Amino acid sequence: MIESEVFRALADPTRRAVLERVAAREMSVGELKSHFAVSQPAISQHLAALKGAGLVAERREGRFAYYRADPKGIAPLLSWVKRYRAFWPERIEKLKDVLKGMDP
Amino acid sequence: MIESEVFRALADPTRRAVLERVAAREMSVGELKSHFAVSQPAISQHLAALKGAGLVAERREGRFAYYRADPKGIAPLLSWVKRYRAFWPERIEKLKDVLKGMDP
DNA sequence: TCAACATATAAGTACACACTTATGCAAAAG
DNA sequence: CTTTTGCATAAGTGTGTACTTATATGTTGA
Repeated sequence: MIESEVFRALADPTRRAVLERVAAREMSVGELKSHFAVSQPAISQHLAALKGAGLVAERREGRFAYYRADPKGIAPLLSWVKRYRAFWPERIEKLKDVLKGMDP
Repeated sequence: MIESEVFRALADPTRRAVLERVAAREMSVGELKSHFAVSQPAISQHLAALKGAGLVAERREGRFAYYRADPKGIAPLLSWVKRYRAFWPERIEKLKDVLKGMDP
């Protein structure tokens, strides 16, 4: 299930931090690595997990690999929330308020 | 980190299904169990994980334990998405569209 | 051509997780 | 009181995960 992959990818704090970095701007693995206290293979493995979940995209240029966040990647997460709301008749209003707070 | 706990809780498909059940209406552990092909302890363990993440609340009545979804539980998830957007200057519009689609 | 570089993959390890069966414990039923 | 019921906890097991070091693959520059 793709939903599970997205949630699992986001469950790790390092991986979320990696995603936030490449969401700000495209970045090579090496530059990405410089921001974290883990080995280069660890970064590559996190990127592979994020890519598998559809959260990042890769651009290859010579020996460099540039990664960037893919906006469509969190769609499964948001549509799950949406479906979740469908099962939640009594409390829709409260949740609507939470969502409203997200649209400044 | 509470965000990690929420994402980890939602990463398991059985646990998401349990959450959806108790989101529809309050339910005892026994009734909940009848909808799944796992043992009663497994259900209790899933509920404990969901409760630890703040996604469900418990009401005790005699020897029965009734669980219901807690609407505030997904707030950490949504506020993470919100913060994620802040790191995402170029693609905000696309993401805004996704979020708009959630408010019918 | 070949040494340095950027990244990916392989293999190993320690720990977390999703389940199971067995047992504990309190409340209801008899 | 004793038994049954509803649920939680304990303990064990196989699988997954997040990391490491070591190595492989492809690319650039001397």
